[in-house]
Amino acid sequence: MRISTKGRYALRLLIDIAANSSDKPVSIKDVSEREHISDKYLEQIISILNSAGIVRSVRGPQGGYLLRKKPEDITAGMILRLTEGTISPVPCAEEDGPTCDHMSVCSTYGLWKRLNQAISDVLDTTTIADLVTQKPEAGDEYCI
Amino acid sequence: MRISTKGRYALRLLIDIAANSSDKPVSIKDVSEREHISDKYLEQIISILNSAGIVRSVRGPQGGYLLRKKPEDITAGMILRLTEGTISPVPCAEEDGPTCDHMSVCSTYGLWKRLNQAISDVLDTTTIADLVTQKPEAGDEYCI
DNA sequence: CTCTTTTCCTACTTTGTCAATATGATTTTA
DNA sequence: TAAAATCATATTGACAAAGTAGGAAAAGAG
Repeated sequence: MRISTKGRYALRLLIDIAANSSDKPVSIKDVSEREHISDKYLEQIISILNSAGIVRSVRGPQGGYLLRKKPEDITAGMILRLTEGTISPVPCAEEDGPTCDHMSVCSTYGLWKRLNQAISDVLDTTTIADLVTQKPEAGDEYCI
Repeated sequence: MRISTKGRYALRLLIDIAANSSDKPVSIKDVSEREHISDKYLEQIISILNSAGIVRSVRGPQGGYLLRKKPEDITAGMILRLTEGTISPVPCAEEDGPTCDHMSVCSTYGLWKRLNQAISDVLDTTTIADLVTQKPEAGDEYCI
């Protein structure tokens, strides 16, 4: 039940941009160096966010990316759904998810729905603005 | 962020045993036919549950498996941790999880901890007994 | 005592996804 | 016009998921 590096990097990427954009665009190269993430991989990730309208790009020297929305309007759920494809733990718990071939009684459907809801509740109420300002407590300083 | 078939099958397996064990053991063959799951795959799954002390086995004709615990004492979280390895969305959110190589500031650690907690809350408060008695509403009859 | 039914054990296969890496084209500013 | 950046696509290597396969061992039925 892991969130992939792609999704985690996407969050760190946006947090980094939010934290480091004065008004000039933030380049992938800079993010890559600050966050220790492959720049080529970040390029792939940000292209998803670009075409989804989360960021906008500026080409050429001194170019980079700027947030197209306010940090408080970008939720972790939005970003993870874009990069992970879905955050639902099972297909049938998704909105418009598939139905089963044996449509009889399903004992686990309710569990998956509740699990999906609990996950969405956390991710949809956390924004990039929340994450930018959060610093871990001393002794809790981990990072992935 | 999917729960694999292994984990989902493990739950259905236990629910099926709980629902169909009068006092005689329930055979994998019967579960396989009722649940439409490969019997060979179910064998692998139940061997995990057997060595973990969730079920006990009876060999030979009329053999099969019996729950070793009461259905209300077996949580979904227990079963999924056994079969999935972990239910944490990221390594650093686990109990005794790894620390990061750059132990500086991590903006996302708090999010992962809260997500992990929300997931655990749902899975650790749902038991096999709960699932056995649950029937979906009409119109909600899906199954994976 | 032997046949059948079951669990038990281990290895293999196939398919797909993850996590990048690689290569180069395009745009824009200095 | 050279450099710095984004943009686009293809390829790779490692790993796990989801079974399949084949048989060994135990135990009850006849």
